[in-house]
Amino acid sequence: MMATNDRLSEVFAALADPTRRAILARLTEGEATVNDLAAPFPVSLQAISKHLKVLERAGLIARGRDAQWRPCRLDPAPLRDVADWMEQYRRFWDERYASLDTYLKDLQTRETEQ
Amino acid sequence: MMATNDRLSEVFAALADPTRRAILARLTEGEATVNDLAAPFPVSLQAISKHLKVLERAGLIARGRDAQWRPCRLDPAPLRDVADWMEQYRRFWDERYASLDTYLKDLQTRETEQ
DNA sequence: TTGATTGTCAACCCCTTGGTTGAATGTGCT
DNA sequence: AGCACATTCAACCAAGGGGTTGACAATCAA
Repeated sequence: MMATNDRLSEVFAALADPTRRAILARLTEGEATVNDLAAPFPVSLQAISKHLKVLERAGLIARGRDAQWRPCRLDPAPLRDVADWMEQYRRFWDERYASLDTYLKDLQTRETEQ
Repeated sequence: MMATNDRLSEVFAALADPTRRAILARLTEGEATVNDLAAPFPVSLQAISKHLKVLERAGLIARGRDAQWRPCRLDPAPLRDVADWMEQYRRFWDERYASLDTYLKDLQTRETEQ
């Protein structure tokens, strides 16, 4: 995963696991405890605990305290970073942007040729 | 990384490395050979070759043949999948969508209460 | 044909990751 | 105090990732 100062890599790595993405999806519905989050999965509670630690280190979730519960909630900040990173590729996968991009490139080429 | 049929995990994993992201960035400027791509990095050519294989398996690049060269080009299709996945979280990180979302939720609540 | 260039394959190393089980910690209930 | 519940810590294991070096294949050029 390389240097720990590479936040974006940490975020992508955290997202590169279906269990963790499912946990995030669940958290879009609101806060949840570790047990809540673990329920749907056929793995041990400890495994889920580890997944949560990965998500927390990536900044994708924040955790509170309520007696013996550690409620988790979504923290979307890193997703904005991902979205920002994606922007530089948007013209390649977004049809509308692609045609706008082509249009502008053509325009520039024609102006340069004059 | 879990099952090989999990395309999205493969894509996120491929993106979770700064060297590979730098390679993708370079490819936005056009096709390039393995040597071209390797030049900026302080690692062996074989290491880059492995990175390219990861990107290829994730569908992020496609490779041609031209004599002894294997030109690489960007394939943005998986990035669209990532963007689609991100959409379900957009309301959490996009300010404008967040307020629109709140507005719609309030509206719905009020209608339910009547 | 011989040599130089481009790139991949194979074997190996070390470290990380996702999973396990078992023990420990912290907190509320009675 | 003692029990039950929620969660984490610790130790371990198998598998995979990113790196290396050395050998190999394929193609052009002399």
